[in-house]
Amino acid sequence: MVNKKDDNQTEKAILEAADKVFTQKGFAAARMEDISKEAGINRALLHYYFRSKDKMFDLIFQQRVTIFFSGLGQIMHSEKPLLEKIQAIVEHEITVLLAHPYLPIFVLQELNQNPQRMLAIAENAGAHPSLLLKKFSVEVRAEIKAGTMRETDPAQLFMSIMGMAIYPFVARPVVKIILEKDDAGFENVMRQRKKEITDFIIHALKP
Amino acid sequence: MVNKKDDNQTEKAILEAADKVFTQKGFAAARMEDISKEAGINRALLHYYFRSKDKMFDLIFQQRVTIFFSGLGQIMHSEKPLLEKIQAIVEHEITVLLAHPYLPIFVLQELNQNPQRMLAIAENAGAHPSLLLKKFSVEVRAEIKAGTMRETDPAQLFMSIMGMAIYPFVARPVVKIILEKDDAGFENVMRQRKKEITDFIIHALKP
DNA sequence: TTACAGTTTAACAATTCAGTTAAATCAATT
DNA sequence: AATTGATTTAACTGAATTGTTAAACTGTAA
Repeated sequence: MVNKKDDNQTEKAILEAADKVFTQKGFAAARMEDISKEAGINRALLHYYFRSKDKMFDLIFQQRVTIFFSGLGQIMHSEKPLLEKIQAIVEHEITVLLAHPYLPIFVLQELNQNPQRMLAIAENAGAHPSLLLKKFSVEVRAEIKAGTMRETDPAQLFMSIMGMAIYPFVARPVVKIILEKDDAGFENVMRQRKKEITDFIIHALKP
Repeated sequence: MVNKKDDNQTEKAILEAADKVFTQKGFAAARMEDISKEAGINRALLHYYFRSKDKMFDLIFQQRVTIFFSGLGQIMHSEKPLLEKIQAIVEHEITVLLAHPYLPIFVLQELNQNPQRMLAIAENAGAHPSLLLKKFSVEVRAEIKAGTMRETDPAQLFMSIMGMAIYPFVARPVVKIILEKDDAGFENVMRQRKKEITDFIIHALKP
């Protein structure tokens, strides 16, 4: 049953390669040849493991979306106080995106071309995405009523948090040029950004 | 010289169609057939007007990037007081993106795949994009020194402004699902968002 | 040694797509 | 009526790409 490269090592290599190529180029521009080269094998073996380009893509895309959203869901449903929760969200997003720089542009581009995919994945995940916001909204309104937070629309706040954290990665090439940074410099700025965003939000929400 | 459809009407129709198709699908997934159908003509005429897909794309892309960045540049270099300038930026971005919803994801996706395009376009525009930030930084630091603004890194602030304004459009399908809105609802939320973001920033920057 | 799953090679079929071309048609101008 | 430029039709070429297949090879396990 087992071969020289033990067990599912090849499968793993293929998945990693597919991930890299799909994520960088998007579905339409990705070539099976690119993936096989990246994995260090030949095209025939690609189809031996995964029947078609579409099947491979579905696998990868599902995984990527999960990375992009699942951690967020856990934090959002946790029992931390609101400001700590916001801080956790920001740190989580930036940490994930430092490790997966092309993730958001890939996921969002493919979702834009095929929005109903989002619903399919959401159902698959068991919970409707709007629940994410429900609990958050309750908590925000509680703080406002308690006078510990300035009057703010929870949905707008949520978009602001996500935008501040995620957008620089989506606009990475533009940011690098405007800030005159290389990759290392960009990543430094993003690490500082964790604290920067949190402070920014805390001050913005002060009553 | 002139034909039934007077003058350059067809050329305009083609450019509009190309814009729509390229912007929605991206270069790799766009088909010349799609563009010709969208323009209400046939493929042969497409090549009669614009020699190749690449040439058409370059034209469109240049135009789109210009829409995306040029207005911003004007505002950034204007002589408004800083807070008014920030407000103008937010309102400008959201207004433009309400009219061109797919613009940012398209531009950013293509830039990610081909970052050196950014430099070419920047040179073509005559000014280095980092100049955008230079004047802004000076103004921010002046306010901080004058005690009218909380200590903040100008680059980080700039990214926050852009992120809050642009990101919801990039993540549009996700936002629509989380907020449970249709297109009209989404656009309403974005119109409200102009004021929301400005208020948010003003409070965040209070000393 | 044999058997077997993983892997390579190389060739192939089918499809899609960009781009070209020649001929016919159409509508406005002269 | 004749000319001219825009447009369509339809067929074609050539290249790229996905997917398939048969045969050979390789290393491990029984």
